[in-house]
Amino acid sequence: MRISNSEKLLMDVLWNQASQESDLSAKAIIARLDNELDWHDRTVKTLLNRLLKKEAVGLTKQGRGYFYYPTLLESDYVEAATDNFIYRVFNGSISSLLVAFSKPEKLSEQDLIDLKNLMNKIKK
Amino acid sequence: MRISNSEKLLMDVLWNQASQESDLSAKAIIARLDNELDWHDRTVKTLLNRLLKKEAVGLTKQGRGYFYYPTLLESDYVEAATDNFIYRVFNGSISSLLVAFSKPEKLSEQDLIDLKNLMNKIKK
DNA sequence: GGTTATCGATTACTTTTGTAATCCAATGTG
DNA sequence: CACATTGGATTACAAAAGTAATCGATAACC
Repeated sequence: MRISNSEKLLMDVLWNQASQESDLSAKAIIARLDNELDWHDRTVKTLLNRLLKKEAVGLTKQGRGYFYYPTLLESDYVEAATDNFIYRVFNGSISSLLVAFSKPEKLSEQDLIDLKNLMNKIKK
Repeated sequence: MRISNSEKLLMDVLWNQASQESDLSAKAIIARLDNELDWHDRTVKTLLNRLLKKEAVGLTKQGRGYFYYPTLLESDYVEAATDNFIYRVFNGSISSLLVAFSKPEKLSEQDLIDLKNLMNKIKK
């Protein structure tokens, strides 16, 4: 299932909410996106519909309201997108990516700490 | 300058050749791609033209033949594509990428070696 | 030297993506 | 109950991307 860039921004809102309890109405989603983007609300609805059709999100009717929730897992999206990217640009080698990307200026302090921890974990 | 996925496959051929001396004719490019893809030769020519227009490749006429060569640097492409990807999917944190991607099954022996070397170099 | 084969340039058509506008049914309001 | 509002569904349209076919000039062949 292919999620476009714009669709992904919308999924972000749903994934963030998913940690809370309640699902979001279209209006609520539009409100959240409005802080970051200036999409027309019609645009958001179109994207929601495309995501519905792809079954990346679900819709429930509760009384008078409609509420959206993600069905695609964020981790699945991230993994697929990353796999795809690494294969396209780095022929599947994640370390090539790192080597290419890790000019010291590009790595934050936090990145370094995380990397170190990761290495320790991997070394077992 | 935006390079599409298909265009990138074509650039790969040119970048590989760039380490050799001579530039490639359209015919030679088509021949190389044919091993991996089943694009029609017309398709390859269209892509070459789009890349010319974007000035990602150059064209020289030598005697009776035309020869293509890359002007966009592979390293520049890779860096831009990676930056873009990391921002889109990981909000700019390369370590998030690693954490998400580095299930041990996904890392090859070579990846581990490279990662280790990288860490040593970074630690200085 | 006229005809055909080459090869880059131009044009074409479909699908996907970005970005909306219009349609229609249900609901709330006076 | 008539009318406006709300909200999802359908339709629209342009730009980018994928995939080719046609055009026109030049070069090679007989």
